Amino acid sequence: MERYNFKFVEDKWQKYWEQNKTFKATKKKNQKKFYCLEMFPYPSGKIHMGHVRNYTIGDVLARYKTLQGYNVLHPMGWDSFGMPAENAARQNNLDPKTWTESNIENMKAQLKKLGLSIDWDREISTCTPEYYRHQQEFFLELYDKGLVYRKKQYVNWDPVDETVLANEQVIDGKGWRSGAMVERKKLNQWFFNITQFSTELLEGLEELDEWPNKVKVMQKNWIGKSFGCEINFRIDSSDKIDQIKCFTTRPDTLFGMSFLALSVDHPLSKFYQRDPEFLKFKVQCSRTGTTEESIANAEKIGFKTELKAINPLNEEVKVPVYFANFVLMDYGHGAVFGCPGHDQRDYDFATKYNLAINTVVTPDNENQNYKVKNQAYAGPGYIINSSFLNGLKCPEVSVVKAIEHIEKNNLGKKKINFRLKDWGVSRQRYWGCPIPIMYDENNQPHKVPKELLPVELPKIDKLDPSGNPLDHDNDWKNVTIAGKKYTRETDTLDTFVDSSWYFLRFCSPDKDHYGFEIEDLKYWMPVDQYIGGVEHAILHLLYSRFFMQALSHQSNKFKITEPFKGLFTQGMVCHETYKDENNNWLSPDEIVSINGKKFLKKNQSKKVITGSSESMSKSKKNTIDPEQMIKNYGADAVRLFILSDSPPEKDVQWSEEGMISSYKFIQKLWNLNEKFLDEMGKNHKQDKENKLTIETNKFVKKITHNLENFSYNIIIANIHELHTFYSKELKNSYTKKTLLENYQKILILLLPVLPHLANECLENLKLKGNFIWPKFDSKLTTDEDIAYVIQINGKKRGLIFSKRDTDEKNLFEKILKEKNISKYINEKKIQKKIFVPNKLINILI
RNA sequence: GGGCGAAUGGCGGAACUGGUAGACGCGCACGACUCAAAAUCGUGUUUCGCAAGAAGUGAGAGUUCGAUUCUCUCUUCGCCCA
Repeated sequence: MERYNFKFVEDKWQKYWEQNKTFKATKKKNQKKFYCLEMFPYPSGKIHMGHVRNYTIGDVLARYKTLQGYNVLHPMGWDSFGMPAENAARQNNLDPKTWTESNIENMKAQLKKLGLSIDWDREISTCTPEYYRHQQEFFLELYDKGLVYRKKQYVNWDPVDETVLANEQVIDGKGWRSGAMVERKKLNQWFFNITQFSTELLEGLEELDEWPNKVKVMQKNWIGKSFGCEINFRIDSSDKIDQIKCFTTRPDTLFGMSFLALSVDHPLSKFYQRDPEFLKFKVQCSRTGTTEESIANAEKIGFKTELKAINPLNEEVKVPVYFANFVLMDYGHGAVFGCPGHDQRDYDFATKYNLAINTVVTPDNENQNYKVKNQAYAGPGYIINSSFLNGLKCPEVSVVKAIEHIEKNNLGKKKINFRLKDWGVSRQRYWGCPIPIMYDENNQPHKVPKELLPVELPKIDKLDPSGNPLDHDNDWKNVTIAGKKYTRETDTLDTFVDSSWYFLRFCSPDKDHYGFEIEDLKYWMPVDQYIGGVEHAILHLLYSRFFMQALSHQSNKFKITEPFKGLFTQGMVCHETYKDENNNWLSPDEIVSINGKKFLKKNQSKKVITGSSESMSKSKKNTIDPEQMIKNYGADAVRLFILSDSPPEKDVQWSEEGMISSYKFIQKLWNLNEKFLDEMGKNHKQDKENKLTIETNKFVKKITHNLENFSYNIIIANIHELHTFYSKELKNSYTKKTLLENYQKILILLLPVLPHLANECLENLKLKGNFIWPKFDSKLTTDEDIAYVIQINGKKRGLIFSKRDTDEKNLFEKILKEKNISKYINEKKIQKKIFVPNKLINILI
């Protein structure tokens, strides 16, 4: 047998695809389209196994849909702004642009070696002025629509990276990248008004029936719609303020109130700005982060005012008013009432300041004397000690009743609140899209005129060790327009903005008058299948959905509100971890395996400790370089293996053994190809049977079904079965016609997963070009001979082979003839027979 | 603490609407080829048992002629939110 030369074959087909522009997508009005998109990569320098998995899954789908006759759009680009470029540039003393561009070149070459069916003519890169100028146009458009605004706000400030962090970038109160303790700092920031679409973003989820439920639940929780009410608390004889407005989801616990807490930024704080104690307290508060988590964990502290708030349901009760660190201005109205009995934060606060802890909910209606002890009780139950609310089921009934009462007596009103906050998009960074705003002498913002777009990033030879280079570049910063002097905005946009509309750009990558051509979008959008990691389940997907809302807002042309029709989230690629005796991580290629035990390669007397399998990461050194794998085993083998071991939505374990076995299997398929060619050369006169055609039909059915369900791991199993079957079956001489007909179908089934090998084999059959996915004949996929399962009392006792549609009577007669089965029946009386046609018979005795 | 999901051989994992549990792969064992090894090919591989057979899908219950699949309780693990 000839060895399969994967290097030659893969190189040949990759060149062929490139030269023939096989995957170039053009609008075809009369053909149904399919937009297949994988999350575009950050150009870090090299592709990793996660990319291999992501893009292989997408490629299988794109190729399958093409074979099915769809006009497929399958583009690729680069999410090329962001911090790593800046960090690398600082370390290596070069500019981020050079670093990024060389990374892109390198990664593109690597992706091409995977044999992906990508239309590279549509390649885009977010860090190019050709891309971000349109983003600047969108920014100004949103500004005109009132969806962009500037406000001073506390932000999570990372003192090491000198940048603002999003809440999710703060982990345990520390910066996700630098690990430094995050501080609260007030800065002027640009915001996208994402909360304006809270309802749309929430309700839109219901339409997305091709999204994983998990992701929809996460987004739903993130948006966090809650019902409650605003309550106006009168303040007892004060000249500062006569009432304070609070938002609460638990008005039914109002009788348990023992204090009122305000954010330090509450308007009332202006009366205390000269109080040194208050200022000291404010500084203390700034040490608490802004995430819900850090607030929950931080020690609750307060500043007591002389004010007394009156309980609107019981005017006898007057409670102290505090400023407290666990109340934030951007939730509700920056004021909450404290009910320590039934809220843990309030409980902690009350304990510290010796405030009353009243019980107004009992978990058990029988226990009317229930008292909260040691911790707050936030669970369900029945209301007690609360006048007209007593006995009501809590919270379902009691909240509704409480709101009703409050509205009726003009004490407040029903309100819906969202957890979702506006999207802060300012970043104090160089390597991002400049915000097209400039300030006049009075620090008033002005739009940069459209004809002066793009606002390009200045060339910077050397980055300062810290801070924002744009802020230091006076030549760039100061502009004069029509004789008037302005200073540019020096913040750049969050890179999540770049990725919130790139899928639109892919539809019209060359249009320079605007970010897209509406006619192109009408044809290609929405993305039919979006594929990527579940780590983007919330932010990237929510921001993209918001961006569509924003673009369609007040527009009579742009109508897309949901960008991704189908979503698939793939699992991670894992690998065993290794450590030496000094607890240092070891990489897989430092290790040698002898008799199942692992040793250090360079010193084989030293044992290696094998740890659990974890997602590949540089820090644990358990990464495998895809380029090396492709070089050693070929792209088809790598594609085969990355799909084979686990369902795509779950984590997969990389193993060298598995990889080698896939590599060997490619050779086996090549051997099968030779066998087919041999058999065809023999020119047999007549088919002895039609088993070949029957089985081919079954494989077409199975593989089609598994492709439709993303069961790609099972497809690999099917291909193995297919190989086993045909290698044996070819011994029964078939005519050239039958062989050719069937083999061609089989090879087309292999095309999505193994494009190089399958194309090469097809070419050997003198076939090239436009293949069509085979259809199966359902007459041939139903078996004529059926193995009937025979059960006695529900237990399997044997099989009986009989023709399809054998009736119960005939089958039972057969059973009695089979000693192995009839011995169980003997002379016992048969109580009942259950007969499932073409499946089984269950005899109860 | 809340929400969502998962649990099947030594391992990764199959099993369409309840109907032959363990497809396929890895690993392992044996055999063939070889002076030998690698490679390749073949056979076997849930557990207990020589066998007939019995048990068996995290644990316990329930529905059913029949449950990996449906319902309830519990345990453990994972993810998200706190």
